[in-house]
Amino acid sequence: MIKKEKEITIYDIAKKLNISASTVSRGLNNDLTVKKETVKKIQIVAKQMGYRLNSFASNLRSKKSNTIGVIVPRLNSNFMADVIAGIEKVVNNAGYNLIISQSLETMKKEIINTETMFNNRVDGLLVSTAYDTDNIEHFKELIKKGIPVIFFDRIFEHTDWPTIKIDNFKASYEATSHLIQQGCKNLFHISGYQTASVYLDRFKGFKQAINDHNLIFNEANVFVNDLSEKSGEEVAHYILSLPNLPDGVFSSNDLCAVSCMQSLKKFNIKIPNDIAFVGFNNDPLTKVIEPNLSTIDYKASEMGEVAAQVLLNHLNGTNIKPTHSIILRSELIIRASSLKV
Amino acid sequence: MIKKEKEITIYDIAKKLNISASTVSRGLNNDLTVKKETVKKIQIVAKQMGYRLNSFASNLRSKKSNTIGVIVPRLNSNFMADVIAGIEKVVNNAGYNLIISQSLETMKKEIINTETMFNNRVDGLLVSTAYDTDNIEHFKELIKKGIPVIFFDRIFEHTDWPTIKIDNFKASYEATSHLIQQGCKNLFHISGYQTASVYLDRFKGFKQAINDHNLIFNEANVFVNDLSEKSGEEVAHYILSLPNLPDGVFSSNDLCAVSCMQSLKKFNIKIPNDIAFVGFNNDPLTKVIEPNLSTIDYKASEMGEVAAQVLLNHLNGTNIKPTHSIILRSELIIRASSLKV
DNA sequence: CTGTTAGCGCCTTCAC
DNA sequence: GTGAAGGCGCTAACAG
Repeated sequence: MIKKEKEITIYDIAKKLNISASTVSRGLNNDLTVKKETVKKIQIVAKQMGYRLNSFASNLRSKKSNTIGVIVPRLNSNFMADVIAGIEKVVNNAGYNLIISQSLETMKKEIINTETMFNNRVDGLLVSTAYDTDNIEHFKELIKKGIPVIFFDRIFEHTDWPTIKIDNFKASYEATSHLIQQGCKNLFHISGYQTASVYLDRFKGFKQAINDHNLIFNEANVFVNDLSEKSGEEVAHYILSLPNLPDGVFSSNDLCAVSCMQSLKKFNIKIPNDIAFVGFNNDPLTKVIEPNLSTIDYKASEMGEVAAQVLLNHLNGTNIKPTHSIILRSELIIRASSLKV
Repeated sequence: MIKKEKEITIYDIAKKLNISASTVSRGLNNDLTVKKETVKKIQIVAKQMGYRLNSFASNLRSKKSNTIGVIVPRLNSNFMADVIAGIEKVVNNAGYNLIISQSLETMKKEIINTETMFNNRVDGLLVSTAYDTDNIEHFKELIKKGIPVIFFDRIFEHTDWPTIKIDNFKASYEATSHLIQQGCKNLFHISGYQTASVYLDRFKGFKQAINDHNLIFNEANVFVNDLSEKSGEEVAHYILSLPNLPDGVFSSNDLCAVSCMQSLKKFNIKIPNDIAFVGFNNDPLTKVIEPNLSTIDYKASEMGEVAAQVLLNHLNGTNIKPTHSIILRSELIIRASSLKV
């Protein structure tokens, strides 16, 4: 089916120049022990013969793949696409390749993907875990072999490698406090599955803010779901079914918040005066929904870049392994949806 | 820096079982010529010894990389993220890996990425071209070697391999005709750079519909830009500066349309009655903007899946090479933004 | 059904 | 400064 043309090897170049293959190999790698003149000759002939490195042979010898693996829950979210874009930028610049896969929010697929990455001998792994990932046994093999596994955003704290995250507790605490300052007294929280520490931390921040402001925390005012658009509608119906309508909602992501707002608006709930809203992620949707949605902003692209850079630093050995997490900046952006009039 | 543990090879397994390495190799690949019992034994021992395939050695021998390359303009758009998700699904199922990179809309980076893919010996390439890609010389090397290069969405017609696309002319023609049926007489078009055939075709469809309905096409009523959010604002200002305010806008993507609508609303333009809008892509934004934006829907994920499947079929030789394009279905979705009251 | 042999293309000693 | 030799781990003939 596939036609092959003969590939040029270092032997072909060697023959043409009447030198040995070893010298060609050295020349192509800019080895200093080779005469400059020879290096030049080699590289010119290589180019003109259409030589290209066979990375399989090279990797086989050197036992390095020059490849970074990435595993994320889903590729098709605004946030993740930005993260990947950031990773790609850094990694590509450093001459590495990227293998990307998605767990589709299941630990099962995450495990399979990890094995594939492992078998493909990735030099390092960047991971944001699935909803139901409740342990990291599947990464142990890599870690045992000294392959860096760096978690970002949806992290799992472990002592082997640093993690890249934001302070979810603090961000959530601030968002909730802001709602309280606006006069909200009966707060509601839309949470993601709390096996993921990001959502657990956001929940904790929410609860703590309520306690610190001498309000009453009510179990019934927390709705845990997958934070999808569809779930936003369900939350809306649940909210409307409550005996006491909440006056403020803090959602763990924007998508679900926006969908919920839209549903509530259909039932003639006024936002922000009946119910104020704050979301999370600063999704482009937040600036289109009316009223515009207050949210927590943090730079997805920056997170990707930092995670990739940390990984590369380790691979190059230019970094002493820090045991601590790297915490990126996040910021509450206040828009109309949370400003009571 | 990185600690290495000894890797188990097929020789280790062979020694343990007192058989030859070739048999082990065959057994691990489920070769039918090996006794079932032996296969089982091999696989059990392999697992228990912690064996993993060295894909470099395997690839070196078999001259196959088991890797598919993907080059897209940007990763961080809703559309592209969905496409990639579709590709990943199909390709992963077939046991291939994915190398993904983005051209950031420049042909220059696209060329570099292509070379990287080439050097990494991808088995095939899936490409959506950058804005300014005006030839495909950089893919010729791959094509010469028989490596399939399959374009999707932002395609470049060539006879070597099929392309995956939608009928942009027709979709655009329908969208424009719909606006005309709503009573629009002075139509405006927001176009992407027309080096990309998708945008050229959409422009042509727009123009043709106008002519066919005996309206007058006006050069000044076409605004070519990068279809970004920011450009949407510029378009709005341009529109407001026109001597005759258009009464209908067809935009080549949703993002730009939405941004433009938001700007116009600030200047008290009523949508759809002053100006009706139709976008392109069925971005989630369309259902959040008020009024909801009419748009052309086509399944990004499906496009990714189809492109990947076509590629895989070729790699497996299960397909005779079609010389024609594969045209996926698209559909006009009518929402409030284009329904004059 | 299984073993032997050879070599994929590169890089790294070790020699000179 | 350069060459010769060997081996990374696997698989594809070929032979039995």
